[in-house]
Amino acid sequence: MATTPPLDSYDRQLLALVQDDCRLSQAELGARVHLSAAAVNRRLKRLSDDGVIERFSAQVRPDALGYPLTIVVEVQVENERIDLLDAVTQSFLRCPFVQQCYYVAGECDFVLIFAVRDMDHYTALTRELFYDSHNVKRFKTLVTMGRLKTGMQVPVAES
Amino acid sequence: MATTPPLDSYDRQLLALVQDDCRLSQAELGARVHLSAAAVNRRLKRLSDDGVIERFSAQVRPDALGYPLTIVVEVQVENERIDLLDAVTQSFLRCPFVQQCYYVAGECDFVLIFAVRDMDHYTALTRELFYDSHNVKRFKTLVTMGRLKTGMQVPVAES
DNA sequence: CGTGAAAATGGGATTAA
DNA sequence: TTAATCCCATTTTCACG
Repeated sequence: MATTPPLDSYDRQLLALVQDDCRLSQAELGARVHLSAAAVNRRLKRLSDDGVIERFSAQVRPDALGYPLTIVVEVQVENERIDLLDAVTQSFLRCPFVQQCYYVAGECDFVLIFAVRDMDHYTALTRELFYDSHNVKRFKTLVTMGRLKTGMQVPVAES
Repeated sequence: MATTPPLDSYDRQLLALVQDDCRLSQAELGARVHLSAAAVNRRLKRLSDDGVIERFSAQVRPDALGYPLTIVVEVQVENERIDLLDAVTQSFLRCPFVQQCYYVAGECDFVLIFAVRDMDHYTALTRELFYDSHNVKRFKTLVTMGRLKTGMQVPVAES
């Protein structure tokens, strides 16, 4: 899973298409990039085996499942000792309402993105994840009023 | 596409599975949730017709495509007049390196998440998107050192 | 990489409950 | 009405050229 894949133009075209709709048939993909279905199959298999494609997933609208509120949070920890850092990290990752978690350099240490039912729900989670942890110095809550762009569409320019 | 879908337990189970891997065959899904393949087919169709499932997509590792650096940015605008706000919004959404864009309440106005080649690349984008816009008062850059969780896995608890 | 055949899957119609 | 069974068109996938 290390170094091998120098993606060629076909790979990039396929990735662009498949990022947008991974249900296109391999024949259809082949037609669009001028390749046989078999070739498309082989490339797609290689791309997912190599981990270039992390996974094929259905993207669900969170509000359809009862989580209409997206909240961005900056978290600063008290103590950056590795084991303590690891403990908070794990508690964030375990929480199903933490949709994304980034470890960042600078004054704050984490950026989290929550999908929650409502403010009460979020408040309960802050208690659980921040106050009870005893290693969160401060956190800053940014309530979103619009998820303007959420796709993970990665640009596929030439190398 | 409005109100109809009271998701039952089967729907939620299917969504949980399909969020993680939308290439599971309908037979396989049926086996896991104790439903026939045909029933799975109908439910999945309804869920995507209703917009509960936004789309089926392949998630690509950005660094495989040459964008190893993830950067979170808080942006505060100068003037919140609706047309000016709309102009900056559009410029953010048009930028392919802006992977996510949230409109937030409070002191700052937007949170952006970039996928870029390196710091030079990011610097060039800040010039283009922030300095040249004349409506960005200030922005705060948070350089990430780890994308610890990026999935949009929506929890599927009972209603 | 492309071709073609074999295997698997998708998705509709029909029947049963 | 909803699910299970069957059936055929489509798709995937493999061996070979």
